[in-house]
Amino acid sequence: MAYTIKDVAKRAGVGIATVSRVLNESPNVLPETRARVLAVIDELGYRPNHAARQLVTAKTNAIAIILPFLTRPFFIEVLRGIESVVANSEYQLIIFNVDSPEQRTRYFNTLPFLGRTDGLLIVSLPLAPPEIKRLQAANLPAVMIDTQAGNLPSVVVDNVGGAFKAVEHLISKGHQRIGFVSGQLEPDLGFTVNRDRQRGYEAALTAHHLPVQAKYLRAGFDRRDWGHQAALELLDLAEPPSAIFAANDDLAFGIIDALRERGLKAGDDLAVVGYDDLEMAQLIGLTTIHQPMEQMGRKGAEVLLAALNEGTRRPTLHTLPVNLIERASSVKPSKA
Amino acid sequence: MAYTIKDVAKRAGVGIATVSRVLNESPNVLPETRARVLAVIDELGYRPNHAARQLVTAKTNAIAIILPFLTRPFFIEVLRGIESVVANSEYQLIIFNVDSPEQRTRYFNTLPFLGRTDGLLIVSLPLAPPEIKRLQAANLPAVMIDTQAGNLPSVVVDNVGGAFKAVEHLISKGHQRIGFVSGQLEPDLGFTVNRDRQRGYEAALTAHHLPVQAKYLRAGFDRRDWGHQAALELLDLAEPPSAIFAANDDLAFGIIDALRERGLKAGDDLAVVGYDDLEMAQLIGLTTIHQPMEQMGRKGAEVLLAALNEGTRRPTLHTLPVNLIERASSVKPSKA
DNA sequence: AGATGCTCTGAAAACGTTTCCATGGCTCAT
DNA sequence: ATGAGCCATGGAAACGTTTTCAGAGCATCT
Repeated sequence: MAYTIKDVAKRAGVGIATVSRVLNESPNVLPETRARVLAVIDELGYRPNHAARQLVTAKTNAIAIILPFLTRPFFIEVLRGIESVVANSEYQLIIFNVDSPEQRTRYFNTLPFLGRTDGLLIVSLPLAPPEIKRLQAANLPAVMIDTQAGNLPSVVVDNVGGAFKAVEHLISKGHQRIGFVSGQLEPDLGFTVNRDRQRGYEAALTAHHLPVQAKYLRAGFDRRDWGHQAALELLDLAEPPSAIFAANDDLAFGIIDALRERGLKAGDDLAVVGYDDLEMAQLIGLTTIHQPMEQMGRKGAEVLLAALNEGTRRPTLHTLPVNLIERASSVKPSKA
Repeated sequence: MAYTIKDVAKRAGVGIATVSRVLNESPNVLPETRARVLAVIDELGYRPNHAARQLVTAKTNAIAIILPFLTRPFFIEVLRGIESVVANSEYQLIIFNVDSPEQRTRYFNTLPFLGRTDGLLIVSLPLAPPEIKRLQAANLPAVMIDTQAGNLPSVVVDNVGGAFKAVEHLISKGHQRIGFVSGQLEPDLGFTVNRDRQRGYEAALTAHHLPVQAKYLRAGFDRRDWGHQAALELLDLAEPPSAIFAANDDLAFGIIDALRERGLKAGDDLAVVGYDDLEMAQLIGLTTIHQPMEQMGRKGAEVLLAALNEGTRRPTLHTLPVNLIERASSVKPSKA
């Protein structure tokens, strides 16, 4: 068996309380005594038992992160940001991946992290009111990333502002008729991205004294084939748009596909701007809005650590800025 | 404060030992008593204190995974495989990312997971003999994935054989001048992938009586832009290669980028074969070596769980096969 | 009828820490 | 010189479980 604090105490000729004091860097211990104890600790290779410490301090030194779709780049980047912050703290990171609604329900019902972690980071998953309640009842500090719930602290990106930038960029290129293709505006799970981005789209048009025209709005599904279909619909209008802003890159890919099918080229014949800046966007040359994914993770982790260390528990909302990455799909000015 | 086992016992009118027996599904408890206890547990919402349980059982129900470069698709896929297995077990997953040699040294010196986890999964990181020794001294079951050390159980893929297959494929298409672009051959962290794949490359050439020419070898960094640069260098040779084998897909993407820049097309003008079979490879039509990344993770996790549950501790070596996925980037036979 | 053995149960010990409290020695001001 | 106060220290309680041990109740066998 491993050595215990008693072994150290006996060998150093002190009481266990003194060893504990040395371990916890209490000021009230004679330098000479401290040195003796440290020497024995080193000699024995003693390591404090974590469970025992946890039992009495009621602190686990671990935080859990719950995220969906561990495989998608967005979440990876967020995870990376979180990890980079947590690695430099005294905390360890326990990871829970949620890929199915059943898993999700199971996690939030059983709260398997309860008592195993000091804090919680929830990425992207919207929470239902009873779940929020249960979480708060458990009195577990939690920070939401890329999602909001109740009055829990959140780190989000400025979807409205991002969409605004995207559309303003198109306007600056001389476009007057700008289509908007998005997924569901009121999805079951309560995501508000599409609605927010539409608001940014409308705000940009209005700010530049352009009309918001219903015929240019295409809200459907968050799938590439919807982008495809919506693009065809827009092209078939009597007065088709000269540019399309897609609420996410995947939709934009569908749009570009549709253009190609008609013998048109994104950038040359019709400007396209996406949102997300997926890896593929760079390869395809899609102008898009880049989200500071890693930074979101970092910020979320920092907020949580602050809450844990300083007891800062006031609900806060951190909105991170996004920026436009200009690529070939929107480089040419409008001919109109 | 949360309820304890005592509260449950008192309320159910039994001793704490009986509650514990119910909790641990001991057979020797009257169905009637069990029901009463369970009712109280449910009513109070009692949850056993984890630390206390850990203290007495000396079991943490957690396993740690140590991996480098959390951001790279390869490791993500492995992580995903691991997670999928661990999520269905009673274990939780603690994650340690190692990006720098200093971090690595620190981790393996302090073994911060000691006493916090029941087992260890080490991905890709090669271990030095003293580190192996320290690990074994700690008596912590460990499984290596994509790396080998001492006589610890390992799950690896056949990198030499995979590279051999890739190059042989190009040779079968009639290519004689085949470039090789890779990352560092002797990287800080001690990976051997690039070296192994180069060995496979050379072996294939030699087996088919083709010369290994230094001018066609480009070892640099494990980054896409290096693939880009290396491709340009190869194209600028007096006698450029007609095919390039990239040590990983990311490098291959860089190569394809470079070709496009020159107005060339992978597959038509120059054959390209990658390694990894990332999701993007399919989209882009890159011929590549498919590594069962997720499967590696799964297998590694399974081996570890088996070791933990059944005490299977014999050193084993699982070598997973790789196979070539032929796509557009290498479909045309060499014109030469 | 008594011994034996089985099933269910509770008291208490044990796990390895932190922390509270008491104590003894020392310094310092009076 | 003596009491007040501070510092370093050790003993012991406490944290919330699991597990050991002993015992009570009861059926079965001789």
